[in-house]
Amino acid sequence: MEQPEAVGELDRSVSYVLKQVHAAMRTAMDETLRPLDLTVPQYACLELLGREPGLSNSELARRAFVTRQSMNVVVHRLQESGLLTRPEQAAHGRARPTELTADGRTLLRKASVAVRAVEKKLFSPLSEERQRRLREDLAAVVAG
Amino acid sequence: MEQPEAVGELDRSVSYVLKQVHAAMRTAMDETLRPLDLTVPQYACLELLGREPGLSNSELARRAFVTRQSMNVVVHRLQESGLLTRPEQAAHGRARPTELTADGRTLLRKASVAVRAVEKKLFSPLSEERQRRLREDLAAVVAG
DNA sequence: GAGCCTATGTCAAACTACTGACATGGAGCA
DNA sequence: TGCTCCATGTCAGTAGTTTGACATAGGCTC
Repeated sequence: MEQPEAVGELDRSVSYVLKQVHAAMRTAMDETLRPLDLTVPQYACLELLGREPGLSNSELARRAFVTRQSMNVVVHRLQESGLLTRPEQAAHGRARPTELTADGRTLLRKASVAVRAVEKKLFSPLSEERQRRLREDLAAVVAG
Repeated sequence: MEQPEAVGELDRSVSYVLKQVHAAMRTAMDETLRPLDLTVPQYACLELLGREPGLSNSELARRAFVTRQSMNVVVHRLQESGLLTRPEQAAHGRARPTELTADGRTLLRKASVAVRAVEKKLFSPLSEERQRRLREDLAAVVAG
Protein backbone atom coordinates (compact mmCIF):
# COMPACT_ATOMS: atom_id res chain seq x y z
CA MET A 1 0.00 0.00 0.00
CA GLU A 2 3.05 2.20 0.27
CA GLN A 3 4.01 1.89 -3.37
CA PRO A 4 3.88 5.17 -5.27
CA GLU A 5 1.04 4.60 -7.68
CA ALA A 6 1.16 0.96 -8.75
CA VAL A 7 -0.23 0.20 -12.17
CA GLY A 8 -3.12 2.67 -11.92
CA GLU A 9 -2.77 5.31 -14.58
CA LEU A 10 -4.74 7.91 -12.71
CA ASP A 11 -2.17 10.55 -13.53
CA ARG A 12 -3.15 10.10 -17.15
CA SER A 13 -6.61 11.43 -16.46
CA VAL A 14 -6.89 15.20 -16.74
CA SER A 15 -9.99 15.11 -14.55
CA TYR A 16 -8.23 13.46 -11.67
CA VAL A 17 -5.27 15.79 -11.69
CA LEU A 18 -7.60 18.74 -11.99
CA LYS A 19 -9.58 17.53 -9.01
CA GLN A 20 -6.34 17.10 -7.11
CA VAL A 21 -5.27 20.68 -7.75
CA HIS A 22 -8.74 21.92 -6.93
CA ALA A 23 -8.69 20.08 -3.60
CA ALA A 24 -5.28 21.49 -2.73
CA MET A 25 -6.44 24.98 -3.58
CA ARG A 26 -9.60 24.62 -1.59
CA THR A 27 -7.76 23.42 1.49
CA ALA A 28 -5.16 26.16 1.27
CA MET A 29 -7.79 28.84 0.86
CA ASP A 30 -9.81 27.46 3.75
CA GLU A 31 -6.85 27.66 6.09
CA THR A 32 -5.92 31.12 4.89
CA LEU A 33 -9.41 32.56 5.28
CA ARG A 34 -10.21 31.00 8.66
CA PRO A 35 -8.27 33.63 10.64
CA LEU A 36 -10.39 36.26 8.90
CA ASP A 37 -13.60 34.43 9.83
CA LEU A 38 -14.44 33.87 6.21
CA THR A 39 -15.43 30.74 4.35
CA VAL A 40 -14.48 30.26 0.73
CA PRO A 41 -17.99 30.97 -0.59
CA GLN A 42 -18.16 34.08 1.57
CA TYR A 43 -14.85 35.27 0.20
CA ALA A 44 -16.01 34.53 -3.33
CA CYS A 45 -19.07 36.66 -2.72
CA LEU A 46 -17.02 39.59 -1.45
CA GLU A 47 -14.52 39.29 -4.29
CA LEU A 48 -17.28 39.30 -6.89
CA LEU A 49 -18.90 42.35 -5.35
CA GLY A 50 -15.56 44.09 -5.10
CA ARG A 51 -15.00 43.66 -8.78
CA GLU A 52 -18.54 44.41 -9.82
CA PRO A 53 -20.74 46.18 -7.26
CA GLY A 54 -24.50 45.87 -7.51
CA LEU A 55 -24.74 42.21 -8.44
CA SER A 56 -27.96 40.44 -7.47
CA ASN A 57 -28.05 37.32 -5.35
CA SER A 58 -28.83 35.08 -8.32
CA GLU A 59 -26.02 36.59 -10.33
CA LEU A 60 -23.59 36.06 -7.47
CA ALA A 61 -24.71 32.46 -7.23
CA ARG A 62 -24.09 31.81 -10.89
CA ARG A 63 -20.61 33.29 -10.79
CA ALA A 64 -19.69 31.41 -7.63
CA PHE A 65 -21.02 28.14 -9.06
CA VAL A 66 -23.58 27.50 -6.34
CA THR A 67 -27.38 27.65 -6.21
CA ARG A 68 -29.16 30.91 -5.38
CA GLN A 69 -30.41 29.26 -2.20
CA SER A 70 -26.87 28.65 -1.01
CA MET A 71 -25.74 32.11 -1.95
CA ASN A 72 -28.76 33.54 -0.18
CA VAL A 73 -27.47 32.09 3.10
CA VAL A 74 -24.02 33.50 2.44
CA VAL A 75 -25.35 36.95 1.61
CA HIS A 76 -27.60 37.05 4.66
CA ARG A 77 -24.75 36.14 6.96
CA LEU A 78 -22.44 38.72 5.43
CA GLN A 79 -25.21 41.26 5.76
CA GLU A 80 -25.65 40.43 9.44
CA SER A 81 -21.92 40.89 9.87
CA GLY A 82 -22.24 44.31 8.33
CA LEU A 83 -20.02 43.52 5.39
CA LEU A 84 -22.54 44.25 2.70
CA THR A 85 -25.89 45.95 2.15
CA ARG A 86 -29.02 45.24 0.17
CA PRO A 87 -31.91 47.63 -0.33
CA GLU A 88 -35.06 46.56 1.48
CA GLN A 89 -37.05 46.78 -1.70
CA ALA A 90 -35.95 46.26 -5.26
CA ALA A 91 -35.93 49.40 -7.37
CA HIS A 92 -36.86 47.73 -10.59
CA GLY A 93 -37.67 44.01 -10.71
CA ARG A 94 -37.16 41.62 -7.84
CA ALA A 95 -33.39 41.66 -8.05
CA ARG A 96 -31.84 43.61 -5.19
CA PRO A 97 -28.40 45.01 -6.03
CA THR A 98 -25.88 44.13 -3.34
CA GLU A 99 -22.92 46.28 -2.39
CA LEU A 100 -19.99 46.14 0.01
CA THR A 101 -19.87 48.33 3.09
CA ALA A 102 -16.69 50.07 4.19
CA ASP A 103 -16.01 47.16 6.54
CA GLY A 104 -16.63 44.78 3.70
CA ARG A 105 -14.13 46.53 1.47
CA THR A 106 -11.54 46.56 4.24
CA LEU A 107 -11.92 42.85 4.95
CA LEU A 108 -11.94 42.05 1.26
CA ARG A 109 -8.63 43.83 0.82
CA LYS A 110 -7.04 41.69 3.55
CA ALA A 111 -8.59 38.49 2.25
CA SER A 112 -7.70 39.26 -1.31
CA VAL A 113 -4.06 39.78 -0.46
CA ALA A 114 -3.97 36.53 1.50
CA VAL A 115 -5.67 34.54 -1.23
CA ARG A 116 -3.42 35.96 -3.88
CA ALA A 117 -0.43 34.87 -1.85
CA VAL A 118 -1.82 31.37 -1.54
CA GLU A 119 -2.44 31.22 -5.24
CA LYS A 120 1.02 32.46 -5.99
CA LYS A 121 2.58 29.86 -3.73
CA LEU A 122 0.43 27.03 -5.05
CA PHE A 123 1.32 27.69 -8.66
CA SER A 124 4.93 28.61 -7.95
CA PRO A 125 6.18 25.31 -9.42
CA LEU A 126 5.16 26.76 -12.77
CA SER A 127 6.96 29.62 -14.48
CA GLU A 128 5.08 32.80 -15.22
CA GLU A 129 4.87 31.72 -18.81
CA ARG A 130 3.46 28.30 -17.98
CA GLN A 131 0.96 29.83 -15.59
CA ARG A 132 -0.28 32.11 -18.32
CA ARG A 133 -0.47 29.12 -20.65
CA LEU A 134 -2.37 27.11 -18.06
CA ARG A 135 -4.85 29.93 -17.62
CA GLU A 136 -5.38 30.16 -21.35
CA ASP A 137 -5.84 26.44 -21.75
CA LEU A 138 -8.40 26.30 -18.98
CA ALA A 139 -10.18 29.32 -20.39
CA ALA A 140 -10.37 27.58 -23.75
CA VAL A 141 -12.05 24.60 -22.10
CA VAL A 142 -14.61 26.86 -20.45
CA ALA A 143 -15.31 28.62 -23.74
CA GLY A 144 -16.05 25.29 -25.40
CA MET B 1 -25.79 42.92 -16.10
CA GLU B 2 -25.69 41.46 -19.56
CA GLN B 3 -22.28 42.82 -20.40
CA PRO B 4 -19.64 40.14 -20.91
CA GLU B 5 -17.39 40.63 -17.93
CA ALA B 6 -17.21 44.36 -17.27
CA VAL B 7 -14.05 45.59 -15.60
CA GLY B 8 -13.66 42.52 -13.37
CA GLU B 9 -10.48 40.69 -14.26
CA LEU B 10 -11.61 37.36 -12.93
CA ASP B 11 -10.31 35.61 -15.99
CA ARG B 12 -6.85 36.63 -14.88
CA SER B 13 -7.10 34.44 -11.81
CA VAL B 14 -6.01 30.86 -12.36
CA SER B 15 -8.06 29.78 -9.36
CA TYR B 16 -11.28 31.10 -10.76
CA VAL B 17 -10.86 29.54 -14.16
CA LEU B 18 -9.83 26.29 -12.52
CA LYS B 19 -12.94 26.34 -10.39
CA GLN B 20 -14.98 27.05 -13.47
CA VAL B 21 -13.62 24.02 -15.29
CA HIS B 22 -14.04 21.90 -12.20
CA ALA B 23 -17.68 22.93 -11.91
CA ALA B 24 -18.34 22.15 -15.55
CA MET B 25 -16.71 18.76 -15.19
CA ARG B 26 -18.64 17.98 -12.05
CA THR B 27 -21.97 18.86 -13.63
CA ALA B 28 -21.25 16.89 -16.77
CA MET B 29 -20.18 13.84 -14.79
CA ASP B 30 -23.23 14.08 -12.57
CA GLU B 31 -25.57 14.04 -15.53
CA THR B 32 -23.69 11.23 -17.19
CA LEU B 33 -23.65 9.00 -14.13
CA ARG B 34 -27.25 9.57 -13.05
CA PRO B 35 -28.69 7.07 -15.55
CA LEU B 36 -26.34 4.49 -14.06
CA ASP B 37 -27.54 5.31 -10.54
CA LEU B 38 -24.09 6.45 -9.52
CA THR B 39 -22.92 9.60 -7.83
CA VAL B 40 -19.52 11.05 -8.59
CA PRO B 41 -17.97 9.88 -5.30
CA GLN B 42 -19.41 6.42 -5.87
CA TYR B 43 -17.92 6.34 -9.33
CA ALA B 44 -14.59 7.54 -7.98
CA CYS B 45 -14.64 4.71 -5.48
CA LEU B 46 -15.32 2.10 -8.16
CA GLU B 47 -12.70 3.55 -10.47
CA LEU B 48 -10.06 3.49 -7.75
CA LEU B 49 -10.87 -0.10 -6.88
CA GLY B 50 -10.86 -1.06 -10.54
CA ARG B 51 -7.36 0.25 -10.93
CA GLU B 52 -6.08 -1.04 -7.63
CA PRO B 53 -8.15 -3.75 -5.93
CA GLY B 54 -7.84 -4.27 -2.20
CA LEU B 55 -7.70 -0.64 -1.11
CA SER B 56 -8.92 0.11 2.40
CA ASN B 57 -11.65 2.60 3.17
CA SER B 58 -9.19 5.18 4.48
CA GLU B 59 -6.99 4.81 1.44
CA LEU B 60 -9.98 5.25 -0.86
CA ALA B 61 -10.95 8.37 1.05
CA ARG B 62 -7.52 9.92 0.64
CA ARG B 63 -7.42 9.27 -3.08
CA ALA B 64 -10.93 10.60 -3.60
CA PHE B 65 -10.18 13.71 -1.54
CA VAL B 66 -12.89 13.14 1.06
CA THR B 67 -12.83 12.10 4.73
CA ARG B 68 -12.91 8.43 5.72
CA GLN B 69 -16.30 9.05 7.27
CA SER B 70 -17.73 10.20 3.97
CA MET B 71 -16.13 7.37 2.07
CA ASN B 72 -17.46 4.96 4.64
CA VAL B 73 -21.00 5.89 3.67
CA VAL B 74 -20.18 5.49 -0.01
CA VAL B 75 -18.59 2.09 0.51
CA HIS B 76 -21.48 0.83 2.62
CA ARG B 77 -24.01 1.86 0.01
CA LEU B 78 -22.04 0.26 -2.80
CA GLN B 79 -21.75 -2.86 -0.67
CA GLU B 80 -25.50 -2.94 -0.12
CA SER B 81 -25.94 -2.64 -3.85
CA GLY B 82 -23.70 -5.65 -4.30
CA LEU B 83 -21.08 -3.76 -6.25
CA LEU B 84 -18.21 -4.44 -3.90
CA THR B 85 -17.22 -6.71 -1.04
CA ARG B 86 -15.34 -6.31 2.20
CA PRO B 87 -14.27 -9.14 4.48
CA GLU B 88 -16.19 -9.22 7.76
CA GLN B 89 -12.98 -9.21 9.70
CA ALA B 90 -9.66 -7.73 8.81
CA ALA B 91 -6.93 -10.28 8.10
CA HIS B 92 -4.11 -8.23 9.50
CA GLY B 93 -4.76 -4.86 11.11
CA ARG B 94 -8.06 -3.05 11.10
CA ALA B 95 -7.94 -2.16 7.43
CA ARG B 96 -10.36 -4.26 5.42
CA PRO B 97 -9.35 -4.64 1.77
CA THR B 98 -12.25 -3.80 -0.53
CA GLU B 99 -12.80 -5.38 -3.91
CA LEU B 100 -15.26 -5.11 -6.76
CA THR B 101 -17.82 -7.82 -7.41
CA ALA B 102 -18.63 -9.00 -10.92
CA ASP B 103 -21.56 -6.58 -10.97
CA GLY B 104 -19.26 -3.85 -9.78
CA ARG B 105 -16.81 -4.49 -12.57
CA THR B 106 -19.59 -4.53 -15.15
CA LEU B 107 -21.05 -1.25 -13.97
CA LEU B 108 -17.62 0.31 -13.71
CA ARG B 109 -16.93 -0.56 -17.32
CA LYS B 110 -20.08 1.23 -18.44
CA ALA B 111 -19.45 4.20 -16.19
CA SER B 112 -15.82 4.44 -17.16
CA VAL B 113 -16.67 4.57 -20.85
CA ALA B 114 -19.28 7.25 -20.24
CA VAL B 115 -16.98 9.36 -18.10
CA ARG B 116 -14.15 9.08 -20.55
CA ALA B 117 -16.48 10.33 -23.26
CA VAL B 118 -17.48 13.29 -21.12
CA GLU B 119 -13.87 14.09 -20.44
CA LYS B 120 -12.98 13.83 -24.08
CA LYS B 121 -15.80 16.16 -25.05
CA LEU B 122 -15.06 18.66 -22.32
CA PHE B 123 -11.43 19.01 -23.25
CA SER B 124 -12.04 18.77 -26.99
CA PRO B 125 -11.36 22.51 -27.47
CA LEU B 126 -7.74 21.63 -26.74
CA SER B 127 -5.53 19.69 -29.10
CA GLU B 128 -4.03 16.40 -27.95
CA GLU B 129 -0.76 18.18 -27.45
CA ARG B 130 -2.29 20.94 -25.32
CA GLN B 131 -4.20 18.41 -23.27
CA ARG B 132 -0.99 16.58 -22.51
CA ARG B 133 0.63 19.89 -21.62
CA LEU B 134 -2.26 20.82 -19.37
CA ARG B 135 -1.99 17.50 -17.57
CA GLU B 136 1.70 17.99 -17.06
CA ASP B 137 1.29 21.53 -15.78
CA LEU B 138 -1.37 20.48 -13.29
CA ALA B 139 0.75 17.53 -12.20
CA ALA B 140 3.64 19.88 -11.59
CA VAL B 141 1.44 21.98 -9.31
CA VAL B 142 0.42 18.89 -7.34
CA ALA B 143 4.03 17.80 -6.99
CA GLY B 144 4.93 21.18 -5.49
C1' DG C 1 -55.28 44.40 -21.66
C1' DA C 2 -54.82 39.05 -21.28
C1' DG C 3 -51.87 35.29 -21.27
C1' DC C 4 -47.45 33.13 -21.24
C1' DC C 5 -42.74 32.83 -20.20
C1' DT C 6 -38.64 33.85 -17.61
C1' DA C 7 -36.04 35.43 -13.66
C1' DT C 8 -35.68 36.45 -8.89
C1' DG C 9 -36.27 35.72 -3.97
C1' DT C 10 -37.56 32.72 -0.41
C1' DC C 11 -39.22 28.73 2.39
C1' DA C 12 -38.96 23.82 3.70
C1' DA C 13 -37.02 19.23 3.50
C1' DA C 14 -33.47 16.00 2.21
C1' DC C 15 -29.03 14.99 1.43
C1' DT C 16 -24.10 15.29 1.69
C1' DA C 17 -19.91 16.17 3.87
C1' DC C 18 -17.45 17.57 7.66
C1' DT C 19 -15.73 17.93 12.67
C1' DG C 20 -15.21 15.71 17.02
C1' DA C 21 -14.84 11.68 19.60
C1' DC C 22 -13.89 6.96 20.89
C1' DA C 23 -12.30 2.01 20.59
C1' DT C 24 -9.34 -1.28 18.37
C1' DG C 25 -5.15 -3.27 16.21
C1' DG C 26 -0.38 -3.02 15.20
C1' DA C 27 4.47 -1.10 15.21
C1' DG C 28 8.32 0.75 17.74
C1' DC C 29 10.98 1.31 21.87
C1' DA C 30 12.69 1.13 26.72
C1' DT D 1 6.25 -6.93 29.08
C1' DG D 2 4.53 -2.33 29.27
C1' DC D 3 4.26 1.96 27.19
C1' DT D 4 3.55 5.22 23.57
C1' DC D 5 2.28 6.44 19.08
C1' DC D 6 -0.20 6.04 14.81
C1' DA D 7 -3.71 4.38 11.59
C1' DT D 8 -8.15 2.43 10.86
C1' DG D 9 -13.14 1.96 11.50
C1' DT D 10 -17.16 3.77 13.34
C1' DC D 11 -20.74 6.62 15.88
C1' DA D 12 -22.94 11.00 16.78
C1' DG D 13 -23.67 15.86 16.02
C1' DT D 14 -23.27 19.84 13.08
C1' DA D 15 -22.92 22.75 9.12
C1' DG D 16 -23.43 23.54 4.30
C1' DT D 17 -25.61 22.50 -0.06
C1' DT D 18 -28.95 20.90 -2.99
C1' DT D 19 -33.65 19.74 -4.73
C1' DG D 20 -38.42 21.00 -4.89
C1' DA D 21 -41.87 24.24 -4.50
C1' DC D 22 -44.24 28.66 -4.53
C1' DA D 23 -45.16 33.76 -5.03
C1' DT D 24 -43.86 37.92 -7.32
C1' DA D 25 -42.12 41.18 -10.94
C1' DG D 26 -41.32 42.23 -15.57
C1' DG D 27 -40.95 41.33 -20.63
C1' DC D 28 -43.09 39.40 -24.56
C1' DT D 29 -46.68 38.27 -27.93
C1' DC D 30 -51.31 38.26 -29.40
